[in-house]
Amino acid sequence: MSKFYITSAIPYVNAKPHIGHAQEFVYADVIRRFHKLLHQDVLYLCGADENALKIFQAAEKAQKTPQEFTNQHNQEFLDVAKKLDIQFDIWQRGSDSIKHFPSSQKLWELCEKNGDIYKKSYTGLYCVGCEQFYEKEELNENGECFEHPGRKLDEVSEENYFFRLSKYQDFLEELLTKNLLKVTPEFKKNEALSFIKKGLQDFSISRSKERARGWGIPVPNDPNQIMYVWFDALNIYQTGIGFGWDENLYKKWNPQDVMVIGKGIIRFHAIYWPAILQSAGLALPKSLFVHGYLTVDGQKMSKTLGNVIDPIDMITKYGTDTLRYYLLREISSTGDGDFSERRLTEVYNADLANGLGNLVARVAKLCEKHQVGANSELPTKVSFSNYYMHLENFEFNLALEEIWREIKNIDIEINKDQPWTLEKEKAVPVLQSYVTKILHIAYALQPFLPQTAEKILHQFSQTSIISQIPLFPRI
RNA sequence: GGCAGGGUAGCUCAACGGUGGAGCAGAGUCUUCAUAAGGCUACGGUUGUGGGUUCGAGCCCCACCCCUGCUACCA
Repeated sequence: MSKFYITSAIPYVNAKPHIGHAQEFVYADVIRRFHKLLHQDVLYLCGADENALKIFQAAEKAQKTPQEFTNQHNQEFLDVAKKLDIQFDIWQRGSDSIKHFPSSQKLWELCEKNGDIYKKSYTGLYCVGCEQFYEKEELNENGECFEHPGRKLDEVSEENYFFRLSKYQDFLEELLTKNLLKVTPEFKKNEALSFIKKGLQDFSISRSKERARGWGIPVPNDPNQIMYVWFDALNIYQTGIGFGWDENLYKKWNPQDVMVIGKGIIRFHAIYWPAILQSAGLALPKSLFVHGYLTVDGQKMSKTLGNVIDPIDMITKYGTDTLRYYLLREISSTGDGDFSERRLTEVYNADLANGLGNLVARVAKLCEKHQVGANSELPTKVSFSNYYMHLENFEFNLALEEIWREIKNIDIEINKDQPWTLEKEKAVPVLQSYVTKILHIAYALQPFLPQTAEKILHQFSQTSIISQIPLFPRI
């Protein structure tokens, strides 16, 4: 049995998850379930990025200890996932000092041993009020930060560790050009490539302990420095599968077969991460699936606009599979999409209530009348021709489109056959052919709408099929 | 500014250089097994603008106008 290791981007856990997180989790979950359907040994890892200074500050603001603060938000992410029917096989937290700290330190040491980590002085404009560095572009016309206008920024020099990314210029270019790391969609690969071609510079990977307030993973053999995001957050992908604490487990799952990420963090996943792994002499991820962002009713989601969608609200109102269906069917997986509740109800009524739900109800009722039951084994393969291809290409909407074409075809067939006018002997074989087709639909739906698929598979595999309460009542 | 993606029906999107299609919404009609559901039919477009290449352009070339993203050591 081949293994399949999938990850989705490690979120910051400084706020409740929104609909965009839900979208990413759903994508990863569909991939996970699809590969289970292919009888692969699948592992899906996600986790929490908890060591950033922002987390520390947000906790302070909320008058909580960082641990209390992150515990709460971790739980919120896990709750949303559960309600979306998403199963993380592993949820790896960055604050896990038992596993994650040594794991990240090991990664660091491997790169250091390879000569790719060095100390350099970093000079920047530092705002004492914000306790952080700013780039010139981030400042107002007077060269002051927006939080503290009127206060001059200090030019501060600090010794930090750097990672020798420049050394991997050619390596990375080849990695992407030859699709050794396959990026979907293609134009995102080109974006990363054009970035590489402009020339890669080394990047900073540590902060002074003082500036990081001692919050984070200590740099090996230098207690005055704390790791800065990259060797910490990205390495969660490795910690969770045993890196640094269970080599056999690590060998089993590494490398990542698919990384699911949003378009904002390509550079880190297509460039930084492969370079770090290559430096450490570790196996590289095989593919990167980049999805777009969601707007809400055509507008950017933002706290100030107050249009942030809480997935829990949507699930409470419309159900898990409805939200999953909307995200998977209505939004092209690689482009930006729009979340609109009005549109969601339209799609719900058209596709789920009138389409799938009604078909299941009408066939079930006809079967009940003639005491028809399942006459064949449950499907073990999907019978739609392009289904596998679409899923391999992360074209979830196209795979679903194919299934819904079949739903429409069966409706047409029923209207033509008029089974309600037939004598029992003639009706039974006709109805049984519908049952078989519906079972195939349900089987193919498993990665997308697990609850619904399960209900249908159960209902239509009985020796005597009877009508049930509607799967999706009209709204 | 540079690079990339996009601008096609009311909405979401398709269309190897060869008569611009589908789904949803709205309209009419047939049917009753089903969740006032289903089928069928018609309606619906000067393909962002202006040029050019071509027998033929949504597609290729030029110019321009919009929208989105990237342009690093801030996630």
